[in-house]
Amino acid sequence: MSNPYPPPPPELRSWRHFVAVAQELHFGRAAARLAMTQPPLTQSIAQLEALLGVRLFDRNKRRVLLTPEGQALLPDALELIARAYALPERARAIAGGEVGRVRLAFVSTFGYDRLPAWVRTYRDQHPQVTLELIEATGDLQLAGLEQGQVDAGFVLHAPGFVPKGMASLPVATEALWLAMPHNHPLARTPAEQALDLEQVWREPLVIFPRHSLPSVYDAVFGLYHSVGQSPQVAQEAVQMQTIVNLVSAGLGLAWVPQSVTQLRRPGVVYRQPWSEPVLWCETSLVWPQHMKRAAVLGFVAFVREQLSPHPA
Amino acid sequence: MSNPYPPPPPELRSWRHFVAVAQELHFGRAAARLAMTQPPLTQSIAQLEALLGVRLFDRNKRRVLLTPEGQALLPDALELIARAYALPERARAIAGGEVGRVRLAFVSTFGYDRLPAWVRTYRDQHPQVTLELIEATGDLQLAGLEQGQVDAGFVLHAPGFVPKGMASLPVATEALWLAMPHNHPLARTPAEQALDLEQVWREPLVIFPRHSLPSVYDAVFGLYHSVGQSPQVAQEAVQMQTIVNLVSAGLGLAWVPQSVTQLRRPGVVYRQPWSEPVLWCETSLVWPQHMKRAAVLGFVAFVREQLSPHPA
DNA sequence: TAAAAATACTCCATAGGTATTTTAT
DNA sequence: ATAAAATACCTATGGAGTATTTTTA
Repeated sequence: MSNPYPPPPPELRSWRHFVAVAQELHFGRAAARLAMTQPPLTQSIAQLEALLGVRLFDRNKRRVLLTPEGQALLPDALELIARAYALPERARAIAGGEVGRVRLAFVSTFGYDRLPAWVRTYRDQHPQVTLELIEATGDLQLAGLEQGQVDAGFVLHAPGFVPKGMASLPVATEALWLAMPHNHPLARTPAEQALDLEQVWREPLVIFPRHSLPSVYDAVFGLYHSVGQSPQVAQEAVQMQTIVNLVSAGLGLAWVPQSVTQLRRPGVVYRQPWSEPVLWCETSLVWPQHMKRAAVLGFVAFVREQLSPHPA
Repeated sequence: MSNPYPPPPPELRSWRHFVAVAQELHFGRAAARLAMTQPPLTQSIAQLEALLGVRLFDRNKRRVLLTPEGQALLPDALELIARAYALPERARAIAGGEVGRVRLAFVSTFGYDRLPAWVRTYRDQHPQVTLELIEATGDLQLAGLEQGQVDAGFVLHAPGFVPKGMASLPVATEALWLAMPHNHPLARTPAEQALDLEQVWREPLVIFPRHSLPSVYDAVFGLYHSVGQSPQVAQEAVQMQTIVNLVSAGLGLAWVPQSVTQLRRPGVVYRQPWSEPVLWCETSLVWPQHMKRAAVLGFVAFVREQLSPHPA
């Protein structure tokens, strides 16, 4: 329950009239500029002065001058009017997605891929949109998306997977490769030759915890189960960098997205275990299904455009 | 000649309606707060949305929610309304002299007298008035007053003198004393004894140029002429400090306002040449006769009040 | 079925127009 | 004599009211 407002202030119209007369110092010309006639303008000014209790013009039937009070008020009135004119434009800019804020999360692996270039291009094209970048793992992103602290995120998951309540746009699909210590027997297999899978199944794994990437985790485990095996987890770690480092320390093998193979570490070699990949993962842009904010939807559209540009 | 304005923006009324609904999220309650009924409020919002081309509320017949656009606009609308409400108050404050600027000039001799205390009190009583202090000689002050760069000034002149086109408020009347080198024969006259006037008339004078203080200059010369003498000007100087320094250097005698005798200089003694003073000068506050600005008139009133305080 | 927004219409306050008067130069 | 503001009076737009319907939780 809130108190009724105090009596409303003069409408913008009155101030527009004031400004016009103040600038023209002539009721007739000011009226013309306001697309009206002189008498109602005279009345409007008189009414404004009465409402304020302040005389704004020193006028006789021949000349019009601003009083000191009028002079002092003119800048404020101009400011008010400028803001009033700016508001509708701002409204349209917000609605059009040209103004706003996008809080964009991304998994670390994507942060070194196309993201930097996209961010740059997007910022150039949408200078009035604040693009906040947040590096986070997929599960944290989803929590943030659900609770509204994040607007959209680049996440990793099994191909085709779409988190509940989210819309998604696949950005890249890559095979999973095997990362292994360079001194591991499997690493001695010639590059063109398929790996000894029987040996792979039995090696301990370094893998992300299930909660951080469930669909990929399940795909890996599903593959093992499909050949009657059960993977032995040597160590869990969230970040791909950490996983690779643990592999380099000899804790076991790891399944990693192909893009991670660009992450050179001494003591680690990456191998594609099959001629035709069997395990895949997908990076996609994810955002809340019911997202309404134009700036966010605009960002999604921007990414879509980057993926399949329409000729101009 | 100026172009006609672009189509006017929504009136404040519309934004006040928007804010009320945005805050209540209920057309009925918002209408009550606006002291109106629900149907015209619904229409008003619809009309604003149409004008903006932006939907502000996500509403069905049961619940009202702000759209993201509405949410983004709310702070701007509040700002606009706050300014609109502030303007009339500001107008009245300006008209009442509580807000504004006073550019106050003063002659150096007065800057060490009552001015500092007055300035302090005035600033305390009128925190929203900017008081700009400008030290200047009387002739420069008058030029500034005439051309509008100065609002009021403390000047020195012969008693009763009022510069043309100015209003004035006498602040202090003082006798002129004689400043003389300490080793001058006249300085040897005992303190209670009148000076040998015949000797005074013949001594060279250090005096301000006529243009800087014409009425006092004329009074001094008038006195000399009235006894059939014509003063011999040894040197002219504008600042009282300089005049006293030149006296100390032995260039001659000087007529100075009594308050200047507080300005101790080695080698200078001040003497009142008569038991009853004959030459007088007056410090007064001077401002343009047709001054309209309330802040300036308020300052004049303040000074008047300081001179003859009315009991509370 | 009940609360609340939308719709339909009615009314009148007032923004704005026309005609005229006043006044300062 | 004239330009320009003020005054008097008129008109009509649209802001606000009342009554009613529609919708959905």
